Amino acid sequence: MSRAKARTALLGELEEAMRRSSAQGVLYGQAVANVAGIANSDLECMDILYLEGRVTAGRLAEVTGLTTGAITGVVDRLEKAGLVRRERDEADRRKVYIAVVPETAMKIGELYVPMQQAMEKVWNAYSDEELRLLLRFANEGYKGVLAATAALKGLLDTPPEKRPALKLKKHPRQT
Amino acid sequence: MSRAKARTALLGELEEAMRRSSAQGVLYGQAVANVAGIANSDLECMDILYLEGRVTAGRLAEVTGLTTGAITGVVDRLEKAGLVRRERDEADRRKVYIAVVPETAMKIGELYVPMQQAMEKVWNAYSDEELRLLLRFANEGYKGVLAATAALKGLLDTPPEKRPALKLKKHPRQT
DNA sequence: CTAAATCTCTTAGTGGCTAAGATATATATC
DNA sequence: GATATATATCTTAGCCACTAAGAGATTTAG
Repeated sequence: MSRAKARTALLGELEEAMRRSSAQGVLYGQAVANVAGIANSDLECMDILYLEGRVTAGRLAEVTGLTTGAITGVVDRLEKAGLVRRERDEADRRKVYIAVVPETAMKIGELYVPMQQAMEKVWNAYSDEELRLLLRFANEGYKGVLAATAALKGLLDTPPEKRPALKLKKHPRQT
Repeated sequence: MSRAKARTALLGELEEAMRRSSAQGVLYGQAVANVAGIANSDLECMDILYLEGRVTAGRLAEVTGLTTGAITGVVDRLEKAGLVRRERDEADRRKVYIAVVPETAMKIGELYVPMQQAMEKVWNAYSDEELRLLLRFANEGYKGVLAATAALKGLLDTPPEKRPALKLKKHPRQT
């Protein structure tokens, strides 16, 4: 096999491996939401709140891609479950900040322990230098996905004949 | 900073970076489903069919975590859209195999072009050896998430006081 | 041959989502 | 300052995918 072909094969494997693990990650999230007894979007919002801290309802809508109406429902359920609190902004009284209630939100956090432990186990096998490579890749990958999302929306306005062609991979058929 | 602390910080960064990119990946998927005009689960099933080839309705339910009733609806919609075909197994006539229709499914595949291009661009900056490291990590990560999903379900039966404690990370607060 | 198991589909009911608009507050223009 | 427009959240009506339960069809076990 030529060097170029070897690399193509490597890239193919990599793509499939990342798709698989990413898909399984989604399933883990679904399991967490299921165990926690809240809807999937609710959990996603908790995640955003965990990452960004205190955010407005509007920003939750923006980040999740849901309508503001849907967010009202999400926050209603989370508030009733005692996981978050609504806090009106005194400076701009139209705004509502959503803040997690750490004591109760902690229980959600516990559900990520199995995941953290599994990842820790994986990471332990790597040197600092290798981890830095993974970090670099994760950051660049994030930017790439972000750009792809924007490009996808642009694709809607591009006439089909001008779109870059897709090379379909053959499927492994199971008998 | 001690070497141990530096590694802890590195792991924290890595976790956050992977969460971010994974979350953005989910959003990309939503955008694809949106542009394609099909439901999110429908797209997820197309993805599974792409990876596994021809699978039974039951396995789709198993892999997606949906009920078989829901899968009936998914396949109904996909079939009406001409993306898949139902094929009864002649050996075991209870089974229904779902097979993609390549000619039409190709149109869905096109929506992944922006993502593939973005990833290609990222990957181009890495040597074969580095890509092998990423591949190894992706595969180990997949196994880890798989194990974590199983462990999470086991957590349901574990009394709370026996569960491993969670170290909550402080949130960055935005004013 | 009968009973239990397996696989998919059907039905009724539930719940989160969107779209459109209402409400409240803030900002710009005259 | 009064009016108009913009912004941020909430409300409502209707839709559609999902679950739960069970029916129908086929296979396997005893």
